[in-house]
Amino acid sequence: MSAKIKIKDIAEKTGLSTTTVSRVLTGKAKQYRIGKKSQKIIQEVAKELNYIPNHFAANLRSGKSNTISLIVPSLGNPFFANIASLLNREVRKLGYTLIISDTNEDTKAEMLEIQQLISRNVEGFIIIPCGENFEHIEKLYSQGLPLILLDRYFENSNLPFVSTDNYYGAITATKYLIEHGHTSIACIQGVKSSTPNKMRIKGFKQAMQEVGNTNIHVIGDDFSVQNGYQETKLLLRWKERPTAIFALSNTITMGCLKALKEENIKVPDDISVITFDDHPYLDFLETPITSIAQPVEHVCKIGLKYLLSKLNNELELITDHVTLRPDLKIRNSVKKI
Amino acid sequence: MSAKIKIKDIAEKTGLSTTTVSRVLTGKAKQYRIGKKSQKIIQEVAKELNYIPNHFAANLRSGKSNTISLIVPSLGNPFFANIASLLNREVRKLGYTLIISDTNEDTKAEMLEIQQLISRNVEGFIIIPCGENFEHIEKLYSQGLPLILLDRYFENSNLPFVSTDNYYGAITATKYLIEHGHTSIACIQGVKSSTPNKMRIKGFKQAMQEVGNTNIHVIGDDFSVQNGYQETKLLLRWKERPTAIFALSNTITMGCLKALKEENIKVPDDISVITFDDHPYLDFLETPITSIAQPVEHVCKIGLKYLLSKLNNELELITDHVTLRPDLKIRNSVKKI
DNA sequence: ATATCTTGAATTAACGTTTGTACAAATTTA
DNA sequence: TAAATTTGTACAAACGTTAATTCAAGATAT
Repeated sequence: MSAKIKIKDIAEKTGLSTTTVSRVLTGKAKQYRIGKKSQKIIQEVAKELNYIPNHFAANLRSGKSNTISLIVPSLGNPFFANIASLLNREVRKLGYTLIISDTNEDTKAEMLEIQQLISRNVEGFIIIPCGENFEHIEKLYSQGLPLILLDRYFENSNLPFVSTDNYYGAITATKYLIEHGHTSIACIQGVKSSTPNKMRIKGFKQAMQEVGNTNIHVIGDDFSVQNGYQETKLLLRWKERPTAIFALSNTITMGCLKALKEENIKVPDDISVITFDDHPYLDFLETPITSIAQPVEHVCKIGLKYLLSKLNNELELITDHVTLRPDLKIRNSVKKI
Repeated sequence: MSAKIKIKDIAEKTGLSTTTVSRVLTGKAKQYRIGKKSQKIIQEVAKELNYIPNHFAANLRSGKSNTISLIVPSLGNPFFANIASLLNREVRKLGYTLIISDTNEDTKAEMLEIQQLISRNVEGFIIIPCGENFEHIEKLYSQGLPLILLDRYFENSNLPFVSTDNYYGAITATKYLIEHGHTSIACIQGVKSSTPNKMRIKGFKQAMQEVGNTNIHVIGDDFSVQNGYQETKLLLRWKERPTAIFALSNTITMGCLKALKEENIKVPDDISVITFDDHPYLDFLETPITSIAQPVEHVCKIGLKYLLSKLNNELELITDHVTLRPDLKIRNSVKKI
């Protein structure tokens, strides 16, 4: 491995100083009135020697890391993987590097991750938090680090977020079921303490109450395939079987469908299903599942925009709590009864 | 934002030198015979002041970044997202940080990414390459940087890789179709130049030849949903419609199923389908699709193990070309005729 | 011809950490 | 008791870059 080329090498070869080389290479030539000829020769020699800047040295000196962090609960979940992919594309466009961290839905890991990232001088944090603890995030925020929560957020915290209007989404889904004649609906929820879950439950109950339906069943406690599976298995054994299931995430739905399949219950003939989160594969399922499609792309882009304006001190917002309305994507999993 | 705590602050507070503090904090206390008392007080003060090491300074001095890079073609593809999630978990366990990059199947982006990562002093590269060019990767390798290709690799290159035995997988799939009486099989391929694709095609042809079937149809040219969709739309209009489709990736299958649905062709009654790549949702499709399940987890773990042994100069292998056999996961998409 | 301004660049000192080396003090050995 | 060894720690330099400051030479104005 040949020794790495540094700015000094270029300086020596061109007969110019390291300062001049640095300024040209970081695009500050005009600002510091470097001559055209010097600029050209520096660029040429840099290319010729295949110069690659040492990020660490540059950052140490300048304090700028040009790095934004994305922390997600699980890349294995297509919903988050999609967000990661999207954000990565956008962030690169802006000349930043995105460091993606996967916490595996573990708050401990999230905290460690954040430490790691601070020591990497990350300039901004995009966080999809896991769990219910947010002290460590608030601490981060209070230290003045630009930060935005996506998708998940905390009600009793002032941390800025961009998220789906989960309340509206749940009302929409529930009303859709009600309009189709369903009165006995089982709602399989995710993590009880998470705000999106709470808002969804709130919307579900609100919609039920509006029509005077007090037959409210909220079950489950995790945004996982297993939870969806287990709860579905159980609810099929209720004395009075619900006519519809409202699953609060794509993962829950997957477990739910697995259970229904095992029990040979047909959707929508034997039971209707509606779900939060959209995904292309929902179109190709045995029965395509009607869903509340979150405006993921907008959530990402708005979140990023917010973060960048904070980064550049550009923006003073009245509020930094943004919710976007999801769409009802009608497929074929709800029967009229 | 309170000023960041540095080693110097701890040194001053404890009355010890920065050297001593550094040595304790990097776990080299024994090696340099730092006294128990000093160790203890340094640890305490570090915690008290909430010291977070400056990664950039440390790396600049030591040359160690403790970072491994993963470059994937697209996190939007669940196959790769899954790999990212898996590797992330494993890498953390080993005390390294994983930087995940998404190239969007663009070689240009891949090259830029690599530059970026070099300037971040990444210690090892795990690459799932996109496209057919590999000069930039070979250059990297020849510079002595530990590197391993996963899943995709290049036949006419000596770059180390861990991948599925695609040839075997394709033979298995094809034989399975043949055993079920199929003689007219359309194989929808991905990127022609990619080695996995080539090996799969080779296996497909080999299996057909073994039974003297010369009715070989290989169509398509991309590992994309669109390609699967378009080619399926077309093949349904052939004079003599094939009785089975062998799709060479999960994305191709998704497009294929979309086309079949639109045309109201039933699987497996009207046409049989088998696919490369497994995914949980395959179980829940209208017809669960029989697949060649790649041993993704093993590929990842072996790849990582290889990389680390290279990193630590531990291992001299005779060959660094590893292929693992995939499994046939029988579901319900192939009809006996 | 002198003063003033503009242009183009170099000097020098940081950034926060790690590392090679040096060196007292305490302890053991002869 | 003097020499040798061990123990515990400090000093100073270095990593590659950038930023503040300074300065020489040429151009322009008076």
